Amino acid sequence: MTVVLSVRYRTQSGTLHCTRPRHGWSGCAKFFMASTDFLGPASCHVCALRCQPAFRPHSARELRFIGGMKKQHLAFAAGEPLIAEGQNSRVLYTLYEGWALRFRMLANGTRQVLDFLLPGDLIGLPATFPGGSRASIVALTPITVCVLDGAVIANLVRGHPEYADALLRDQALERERADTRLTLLGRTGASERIGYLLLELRDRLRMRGLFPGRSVMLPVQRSDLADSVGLSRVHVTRAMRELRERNLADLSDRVLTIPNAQNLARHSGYPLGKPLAVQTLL
Amino acid sequence: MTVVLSVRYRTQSGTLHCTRPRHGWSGCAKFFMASTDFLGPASCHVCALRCQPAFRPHSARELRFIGGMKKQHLAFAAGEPLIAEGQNSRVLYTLYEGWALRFRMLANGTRQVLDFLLPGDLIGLPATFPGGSRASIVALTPITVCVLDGAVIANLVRGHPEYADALLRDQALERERADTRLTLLGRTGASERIGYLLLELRDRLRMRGLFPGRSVMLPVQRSDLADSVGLSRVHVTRAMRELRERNLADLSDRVLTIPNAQNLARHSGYPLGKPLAVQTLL
DNA sequence: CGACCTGTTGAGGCTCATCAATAGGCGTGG
DNA sequence: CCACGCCTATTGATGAGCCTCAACAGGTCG
Repeated sequence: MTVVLSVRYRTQSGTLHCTRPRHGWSGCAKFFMASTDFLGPASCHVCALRCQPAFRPHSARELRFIGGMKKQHLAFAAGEPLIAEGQNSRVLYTLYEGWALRFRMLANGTRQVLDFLLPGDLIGLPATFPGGSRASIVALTPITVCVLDGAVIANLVRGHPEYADALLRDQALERERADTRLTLLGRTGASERIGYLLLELRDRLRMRGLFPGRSVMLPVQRSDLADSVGLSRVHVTRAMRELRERNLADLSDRVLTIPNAQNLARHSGYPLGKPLAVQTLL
Repeated sequence: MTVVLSVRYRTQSGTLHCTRPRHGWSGCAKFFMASTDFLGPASCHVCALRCQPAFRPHSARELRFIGGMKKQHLAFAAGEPLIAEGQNSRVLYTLYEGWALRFRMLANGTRQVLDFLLPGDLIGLPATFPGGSRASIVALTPITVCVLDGAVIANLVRGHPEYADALLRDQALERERADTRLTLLGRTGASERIGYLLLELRDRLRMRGLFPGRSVMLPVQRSDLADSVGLSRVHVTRAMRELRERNLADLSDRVLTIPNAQNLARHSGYPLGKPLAVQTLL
């Protein structure tokens, strides 16, 4: 079987085309990176993320433990892979700044985006188990991550049961979101899927203090959206035109604007106003 | 907006039709129920499921703990709900005999089947967390379940760290399967989805000793399959006809036959032969 | 036997994919 | 500086895949 990875062709006017996507976020650090430098393990106490409503508060003792498991702070360029398919890893990451993508590649060369990872999300837990994960992680923007010793889970379970409990709850929450995505793909149309995704991103960003107004910069291309909601790039464009013409959402020049979240929520079946669950920040 | 729940109509020949599905498994207990009676909490030591390769072995101490958390053994009729959407529950179930369905209802009256639950699967963990789950559980056949005190999780995390570890691994495994389903719906066609689903069911049943030969009885209707893989009932029929005509899989009179698993696996991208992960049986 | 349900098949239509063309951004090298 | 390579976004045309409606055969149960 031949796997087509990239097709190049020239149009009548002489323009050269190529189907292979690229990650073009090398120049966007200023939008997705905080300007503060990382202060080392002890800085968990003053971590800018921890005061955000997305994360449950921690005691000083808990912070000491987490700080102790923190090995270093790393930066990745946009497009750089963090974890490859099936890879086994002895470390976990906490995404600190920037966006990442969790995805799977298929034998026919197509990609399914499984999730958009935002600051505070835990990366690489499945990769610490034998067999690893069939999913890969790639940086969508320039990112920085906190590197945690993979033993953190075992130590948590042993010495910090309240943490382990919270982690299980986080996993259950993730599964709820996965169920939602499946339901969207299985039982709703194109514009509903996209609308739901945008609202979910909006709420997740809001809880992290990253969506102050009614507009926000999204480091997301049409193909990322398409691979996430199970559509083609072209059809994503069309569905977004529908949303724009109905004044529900506009994503132009990478700036997302949602004029009226209520309307978009009604259109896409998003449960707006439901209290959002907090998650554990490791 | 009018939500249509059921449509009845009469054809030219006088036949009356109705779009509302039913659960018609009341007479099938003999196929999905073991004949042995439940022996009470102490019987975890002699549980017929535990010796199956799907589940990791337990020490006598672990079994004592689990047995102590076991409150009773319950039976549900086919079609009976175990957990309703959003419901909060103080108990967990371990499915012991029979099949169950995890699903979500949408506002437009359609259903998305999230998973088929088989003997040994844990039911209701998300329902123990505040807010519950948006998914519902219903018995697909007559079933029996072991009822566990909801405090089992907290106690596990506190007193049995190796169990808590295993539970986290189970959750990660579930997420892998969820990722797979999402990828199937987003990026593959009808017959691939169905083929994959059937092979996955086959392997899960095999590891539980419930698929001895190359044929097995599946308590699954077209509409269950359809709601699971994101297709209409009618199109499931057509896709299964294709599979039958290509001699890949046959599901007639509720008996599934896979003449050659290799061929079906090649057709649907199923990773046959990959060692299957064991899970924890509570 | 009739009420009710499931499964199958055909006809027609809608949604979405694919192919193709074009405009335009961004970086690079002449 | 402009030309060019390379990429993304948008739009039109066409077709494939899947849905919906309809009809009917056959099963099960009272």
